[in-house]
Amino acid sequence: MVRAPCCDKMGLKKGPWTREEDQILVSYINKHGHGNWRALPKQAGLLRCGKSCRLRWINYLRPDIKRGNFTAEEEETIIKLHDMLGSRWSAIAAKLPGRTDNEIKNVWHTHLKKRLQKTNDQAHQAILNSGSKTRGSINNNKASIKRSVSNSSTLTSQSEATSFITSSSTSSDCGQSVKVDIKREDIDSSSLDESYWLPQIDESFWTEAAMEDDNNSSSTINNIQNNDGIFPVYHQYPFDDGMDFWYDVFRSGDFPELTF
DNA sequence: AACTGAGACAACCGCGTTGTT
DNA sequence: GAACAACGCGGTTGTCTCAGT
Repeated sequence: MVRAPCCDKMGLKKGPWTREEDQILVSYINKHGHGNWRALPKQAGLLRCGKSCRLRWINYLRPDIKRGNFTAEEEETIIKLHDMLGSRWSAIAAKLPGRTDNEIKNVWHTHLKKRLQKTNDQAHQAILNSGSKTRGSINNNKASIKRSVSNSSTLTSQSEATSFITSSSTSSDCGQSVKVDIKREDIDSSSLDESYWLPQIDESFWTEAAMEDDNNSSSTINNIQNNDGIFPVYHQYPFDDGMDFWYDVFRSGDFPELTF
């Protein structure tokens, strides 16, 4: 593997960009485009490495960047997509026009993750407070249990969570559906078998869900039904850019780690 | 007013992937 | 197929701001 030489070894500037540098970069790209990031700074007269120029342009200077706070809808989308894809920020960003992967990543780490964690803790506490949880009382919640696709080993942020309970109540400012993860071992696991905890999903679910979404590019909610209730599952198809891969995977159903 | 800690966000770093020679 | 160059991504760090003391 060959790596580009580090900026500071070449006497290039690091740190925050000045207004003058921004102007130089913007005017150069507007005039010439950015065909070759590595050559760009030299040609534009910037003492920056190409990597830095690219990052500055993509994350800050691009004309189609949407500035300002994230809307509730955007946050909800991020949460859903993170649930599905894990930390594939660029893929998530592809579904949010005007937002960058860096920005989404920051929002996740500073806002959304904490908010979800708080909700998780509250839900967990509620269960603990309810005393020795009977099988029956858990059963009442089963209608809102979903098994997240993020059980995939690549989605490390949820790697320890083996099951999820959704709480449609609360996330403070936007009232979105919030995923609450509760470790399976926290709840009398000895007598629970897989069929008790997990919704039974017909093999045809994945293909049907994907086909259904072919007719609807916006966010949809599909319901999985089993003997005990209906389980909402979110989908965002079709994907563009890198999302196409996941779309194909889900569509084909050829994803052993997601098999129920 | 000065200090401090937390939060927010911009930027950097290292590595994997892809394209070219 | 190997070597190299460039790009793109995700994790991490640095810096700034602001509220609390």
